[in-house]
Amino acid sequence: MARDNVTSLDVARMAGVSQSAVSRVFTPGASVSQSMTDRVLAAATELGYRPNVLARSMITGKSRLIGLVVAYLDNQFYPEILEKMSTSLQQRGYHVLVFMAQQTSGNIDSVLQEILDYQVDGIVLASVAMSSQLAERCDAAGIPVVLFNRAQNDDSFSTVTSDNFSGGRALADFLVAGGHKRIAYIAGWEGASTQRDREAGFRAGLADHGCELFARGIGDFRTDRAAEAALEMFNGEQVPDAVFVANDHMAFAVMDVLRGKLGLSIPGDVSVVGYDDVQLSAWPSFDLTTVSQPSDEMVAETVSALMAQIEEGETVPRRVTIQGGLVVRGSARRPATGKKE
Amino acid sequence: MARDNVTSLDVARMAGVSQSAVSRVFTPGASVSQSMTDRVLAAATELGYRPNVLARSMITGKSRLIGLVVAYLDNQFYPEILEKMSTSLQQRGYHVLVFMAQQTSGNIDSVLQEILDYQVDGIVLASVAMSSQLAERCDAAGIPVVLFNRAQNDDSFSTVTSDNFSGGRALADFLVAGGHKRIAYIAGWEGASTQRDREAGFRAGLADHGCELFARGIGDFRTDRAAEAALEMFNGEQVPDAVFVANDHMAFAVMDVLRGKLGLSIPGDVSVVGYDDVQLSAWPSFDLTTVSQPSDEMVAETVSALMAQIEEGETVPRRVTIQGGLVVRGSARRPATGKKE
DNA sequence: CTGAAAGCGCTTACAG
DNA sequence: CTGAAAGCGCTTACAG
Repeated sequence: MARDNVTSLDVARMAGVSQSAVSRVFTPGASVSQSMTDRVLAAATELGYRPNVLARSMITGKSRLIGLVVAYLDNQFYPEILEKMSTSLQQRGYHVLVFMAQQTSGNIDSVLQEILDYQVDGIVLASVAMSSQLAERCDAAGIPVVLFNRAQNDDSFSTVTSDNFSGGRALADFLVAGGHKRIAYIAGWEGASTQRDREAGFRAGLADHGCELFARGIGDFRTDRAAEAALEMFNGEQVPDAVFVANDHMAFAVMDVLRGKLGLSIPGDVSVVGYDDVQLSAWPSFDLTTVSQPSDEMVAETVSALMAQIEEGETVPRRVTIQGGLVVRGSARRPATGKKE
Repeated sequence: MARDNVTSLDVARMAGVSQSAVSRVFTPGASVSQSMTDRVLAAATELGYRPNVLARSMITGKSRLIGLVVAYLDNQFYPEILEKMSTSLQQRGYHVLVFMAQQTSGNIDSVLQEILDYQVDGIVLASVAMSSQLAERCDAAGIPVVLFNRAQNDDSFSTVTSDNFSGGRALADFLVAGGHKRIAYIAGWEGASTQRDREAGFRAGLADHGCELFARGIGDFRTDRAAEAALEMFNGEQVPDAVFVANDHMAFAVMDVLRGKLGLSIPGDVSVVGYDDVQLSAWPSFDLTTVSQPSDEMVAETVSALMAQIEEGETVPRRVTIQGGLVVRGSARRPATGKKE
């Protein structure tokens, strides 16, 4: 409980040098003699001195802080993203200020304002949207923003997504090839571009084969809603023989309802496919056929876009689209021939 | 790309008042007249001014930043903790700097040093240990540290855990009452106090009934290791009829191996119980009998301990132990009588 | 209630 | 290479 922070002045006094000299020793690339370095470092170690990053930020105008806004943390995809993003940023000498957004709610703005108050060098919005008013503020303040896994009309920001449209289409191809006749869809939150693109691709794929959606429910990217939607969808006489659930997270809940509550066998009675390829999907309990979102690449592109804007002053927003791939597992009946694995 | 941050001086000039007046308007509780407030606020809004939190921190010595070190993000328990902790702290006007620790690795120290460099007001270590050297530094700097879900010999820090010993014992009682004869244990990382306490409680519970551990494997809190351990454990002639896996996260992997690879039925052939009661445990696919760690309470106590030390200058470390409860589901054979639910 | 001034702990031209 | 000095954007006694 000392609270007496050791400052560069303390070190300077102990080493018998100027305060500026101490500062230089801790500034990579500054010109200091070896003997100066030795003396200062000795004193610094003795006193346990470390530069105050906040003070440094004040003068350099760089906080090396990145604001990360994330929602849906119960969806395994996001903790994974958070971990990778944070690790990658740490390696580059940046640190992450995390903020939780209420899922699909609009008050991201107050949270973003708080982030800006901390003078962050950049912002990543993971599956979260931003008002145009705040967008302007960020722009005015010169704070780069990268949208992760979400596209937005506003083209003043960089965006990193996977190719959700072609992913949806691949799933349609696969289900049709598998001989399914009554193909349903359970949507995510309709405000999300990922939801819209996946659905559009899926419908386009069905149309290619002269098919149409047999039924449609809304899951809002929430497991409880998805479960309800599935229950309702399988209530009538004519039920689907395949369901594409807009992400894996909801697909697990749907599988549980179909097997647990309705006693259906997967893929015997009904095929289920998802989107994301989170870790759980590979587990035997779910063994879910899905489309991967390559998280490593997506994170790498996000960090790269951010760094380009922060450190190289790049101003043209990047729009990165990563190709995912169909991951065939056991939750959906496969095409008869050796097609697709 | 303006980069011209609006400062209090800009606002002062525009409003025709002193810079200190502007500062007071943005300092809750400072004495300013209504007319002054109005004038300043008008100018501030016009210019889009917001106080620079970093500059404020420099002078107040309070950053309102909390460093949170977390590992095991693939274990559903931790994203949940992160979300709750961050939300609770946000509500109190604090913000969270997250750092990923490599699981069960020792280099937490460099990460912690970086946290300290940001002049955080406090630190939460979630299931992560700290060297005594760094502990001293924190102490010297007067930075409160709270250990979450991990006890440590060092009693200079506050600790929040659930009662792992009695949880382990409850599980032993339950399995013995269920008539199991060959009861095994798959351990977590042996360096963790939670692992040790759960095992000690479990063994004590078995001993109470004159039983002993039939077999023991090590999962290190990792699903891959746990799966291997289970495979090995069920390799011989005589196999367990019940397994306590040290946390739910590993238990899922064990269940998958037992059902998927070994074709065993749960709980028909073997009972499985876990620890934590994460969300997945309640899902029909796993339906896992387990002991709950009440995360809401644990987070609340952690934040409360932190706040007491930061804001009230409390110096005596708190040791909080929360009672969990046995959650009986379908993954383990139940006692014959109506005992325990 | 208000303003002038000092100072938080640094970095960075500017001289020497 | 080194030191003295200014200044980053604030808050907070100190006078008035």
